[in-house]
Amino acid sequence: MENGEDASFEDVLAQALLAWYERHARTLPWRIAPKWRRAGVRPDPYRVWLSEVMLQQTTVKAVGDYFAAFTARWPDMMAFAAAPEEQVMAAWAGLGYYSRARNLVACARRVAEDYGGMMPRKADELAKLPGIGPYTSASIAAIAFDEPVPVVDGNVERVVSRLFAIDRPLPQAKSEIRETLRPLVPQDRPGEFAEAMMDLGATICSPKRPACALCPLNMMCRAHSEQREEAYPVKAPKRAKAKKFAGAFVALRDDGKILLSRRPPKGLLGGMSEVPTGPWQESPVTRMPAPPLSAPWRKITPQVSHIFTHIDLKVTIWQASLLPDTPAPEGFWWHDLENLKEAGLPTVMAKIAEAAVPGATKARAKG
DNA sequence: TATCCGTGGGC
DNA sequence: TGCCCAAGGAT
Repeated sequence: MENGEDASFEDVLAQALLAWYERHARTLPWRIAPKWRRAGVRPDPYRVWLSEVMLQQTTVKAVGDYFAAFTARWPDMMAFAAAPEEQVMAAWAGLGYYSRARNLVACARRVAEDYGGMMPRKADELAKLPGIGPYTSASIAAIAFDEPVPVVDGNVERVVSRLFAIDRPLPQAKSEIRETLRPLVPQDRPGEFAEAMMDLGATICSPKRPACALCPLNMMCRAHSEQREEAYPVKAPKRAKAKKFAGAFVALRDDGKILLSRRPPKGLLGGMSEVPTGPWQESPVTRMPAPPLSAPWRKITPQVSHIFTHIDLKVTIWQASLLPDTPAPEGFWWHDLENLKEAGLPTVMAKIAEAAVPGATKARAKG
């Protein structure tokens, strides 16, 4: 541009987007505002990493309180690396995709040991760390360290597939989208460009009824010119959910405690605490499964229904009262009902406890 | 490459 | 009500 040549399509697009971003950037707790970024201020890589992992398949609104709680409790990478895994899992309870929490701990400890607590600066190095894949490695490298790499999340997939009317369905189109985006990334402001693309997708280029009239790229958008915005991105059809059934055991000791256990480290709700359950099966539960301890079990109503990403689960609940001196079987423990929130139960388990003991999962005043 | 892995909100 | 969707990663 400076030498008088016509600006390239890539430059025009990036400049239009960045100009829009300077006016319309979302204000987020882990982000540095455009005016400060341009003054050379960079976000804290620890906060960028934590936020990016929390935001995987999770809305900004859902992340809000968790990010505040995590950063208050563990203000930097070294503090987080020293946190017991169980405490992190419990603090994560309710956010979902619990392997993220386990990988977060593993990643922090790796950074502490192998990098002296300093996050590596390059995307290809970041991608070797637990819980950091193609998206997160690129986003940390671009946003925290201004490496000019294409950052492709769900927002960017939508924006790019519309801009260029990419007909190949996702997820096969991922690499095509990344390579289409690569030459658009401005070498001097890759971090803001990544944030701007995501903000555009989140606020203007929405899945339904995009606000094309407000879009800084509308004159360059092929989907818009064809009035086929909502046809993109094309997605492969998804499979039906499996139906599953399980029995659960709410053992209540007369001194106000409930019996809990811990799920296996991997798989569904891996590593999380739980209300003891029988096997998860494909046919409705007709008979009581083997209980964790001998007691006068009584089936209670109603059932609990819970929908996971790929499983539609129905839980039948048995309940029993036990004497205060009843010991917990091996691998189980008694947890104070008054402090059930601190047990870190995933949502389906909180629902089960709530069905048996209404109010149990709310913070309750003593007495 | 396809499948597994949560949750809550929008329409 | 049912389906879609949200800053994906691991295997």
